[in-house]
Amino acid sequence: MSLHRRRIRAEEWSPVGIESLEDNAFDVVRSVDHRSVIAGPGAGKTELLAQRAAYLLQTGEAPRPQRILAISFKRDAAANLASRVRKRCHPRHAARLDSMTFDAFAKSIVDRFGQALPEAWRPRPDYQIFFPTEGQYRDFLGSLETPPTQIGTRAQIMAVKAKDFERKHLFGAPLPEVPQPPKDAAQWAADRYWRTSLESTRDSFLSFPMIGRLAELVLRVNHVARKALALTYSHLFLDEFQDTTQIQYDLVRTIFLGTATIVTAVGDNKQQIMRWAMAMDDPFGALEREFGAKRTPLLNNYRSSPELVRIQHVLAQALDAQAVAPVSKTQAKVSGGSCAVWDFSTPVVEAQTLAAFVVSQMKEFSLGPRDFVLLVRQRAVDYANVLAPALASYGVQLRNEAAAVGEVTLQELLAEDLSEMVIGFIRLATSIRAGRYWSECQDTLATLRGFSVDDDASWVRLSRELNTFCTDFRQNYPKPVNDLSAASALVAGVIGFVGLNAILAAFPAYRQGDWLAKVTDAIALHIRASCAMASDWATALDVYEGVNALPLMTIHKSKGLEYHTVIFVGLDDGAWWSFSQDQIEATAGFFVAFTRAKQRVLFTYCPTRGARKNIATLYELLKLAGVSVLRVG
DNA sequence: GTTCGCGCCCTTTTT
DNA sequence: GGGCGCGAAC
Repeated sequence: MSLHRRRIRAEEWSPVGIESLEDNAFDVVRSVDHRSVIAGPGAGKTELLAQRAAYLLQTGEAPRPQRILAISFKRDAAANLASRVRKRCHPRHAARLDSMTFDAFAKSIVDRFGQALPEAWRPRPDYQIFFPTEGQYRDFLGSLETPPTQIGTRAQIMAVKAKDFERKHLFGAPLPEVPQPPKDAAQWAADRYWRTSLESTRDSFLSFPMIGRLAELVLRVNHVARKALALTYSHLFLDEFQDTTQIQYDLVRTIFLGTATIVTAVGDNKQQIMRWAMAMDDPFGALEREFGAKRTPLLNNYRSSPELVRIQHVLAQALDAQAVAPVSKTQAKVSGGSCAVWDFSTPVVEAQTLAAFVVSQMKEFSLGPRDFVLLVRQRAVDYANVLAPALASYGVQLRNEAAAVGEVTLQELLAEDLSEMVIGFIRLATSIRAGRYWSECQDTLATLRGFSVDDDASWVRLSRELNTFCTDFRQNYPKPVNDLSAASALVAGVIGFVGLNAILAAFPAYRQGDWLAKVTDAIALHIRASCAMASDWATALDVYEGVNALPLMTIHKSKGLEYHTVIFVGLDDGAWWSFSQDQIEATAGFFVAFTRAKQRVLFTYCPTRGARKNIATLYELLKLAGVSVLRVG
């Protein structure tokens, strides 16, 4: 189907760019009521939303000038949905989808309407963003003076746990229009926290949970703004809905409950692994009760082989007795068992065996290192220290996604716009056939400097500038750099060429605090480290981006990703110490890890890291599914 | 200097 | 649950 600009009749519309949708998915795509879509791993949740957007935009079900608002948690998820819709729709249609994160949405509300907040809640217009840690909450509580005697004592304040302070006292309920006199010591402390943040003599400092609460309040009191938003958006998509916090849910409810906006929430209650970070207990239940959303399950699994889907269902039933068995839509491609537990005597033997296994599998099935993932429960660096040397001895580079690069993690660094831009310009300057990078860099520059497609003179000038940049770069850095100061100078050179002000204007995050400095330093550090492992620029940049490295990460970081083979290292009581504290959430983590795999899942166990007594139920589930435990080394 | 006991941290996104 | 840092006690 071509990217129509003209309207298609609803009954003539068919899915764009994919063969078919399962019946329930097609039903959701065309639905005219609120839906809560419970969809297991690999069911195509993002694709469903992309198809629904295409349907609504192309058939005029979401008529101009109305728009679709799609809210995700992570930036990459928001960007991913937007790009899928752009691929499937005419640009005029795709432009009517606003795909953003919850935090970006809340911030946009505070930035537009925040000055209309009741005076007691009004932040300064130039407020700064900050990211509070538990330690900072503790420090704040410790720094408070003694509360008035009729309210409480200092000892009562010191007894408040940082997590409870955040969860219950600061953000537990929507803000009252008029601040209420505190009734106990914890409430008094929370009130002081809000006052300090809003009224500090120089700047306001707001965290995203604060921004979420303020956004809800301003729309609750400002009927005109609220109505305008509800009228703007004929449809609302909520992605990864199982992770919704009360703050986010309250904001959505205040704006959209009782309006004509149709809500489609998509997620998987069996993958709820963020409850400890303020996710609601049962957001789907709330949506169904309050909005009257109709529950619609998706039943296909487009990711995993039939054998893995069968085992997944055994795990799923432990999390949700009502879970319906999904149908695998892919085929098994590996020989031997799809799943096993491998027992080892020591972590060193384990590392050697895994390295040899990965290398032999890459050969047998023509796979690359990125088709595998090493998953751990926590403290990835401890595992990396043992695994990296073993893999290196087989010529495989390990890439610890959580590794610190200066003050950011590798994963954060590679997702940063600035990092992507710097690497793009180096690739342009140092590639022999640079065609692809040429147009990418040209587009980046044109967007940053804000000139239009038909401004020919500017484009000509820009091409000349780019040429000069490349010539200079090749002269200054003919080979990968070999010290940190050269790497720093190189990064500064690229930023200078692009224009610092243009970067600051385009990416507001770099205007806040010292984030720009941290990212800039990290880029230089990582360029330096990558160059040390390469003799030419192309290889150095591949090392930088880790294109030929085997990823190692925690379960949490792996959510939403998929791999041919998942190797979970450390199925033991040590790594799963929190298992007995919240069995459901821990089992959900186990489920997330398992369901990343398309073809094979291996678990490893080593007695030096702990017993398997507390997590016996996990082993029983595997046994129930027919997975065997093998003594390997 | 060393040893002991206590408290803290593990799993995270977001402009 | 286990490892680590920190301060007190020896």
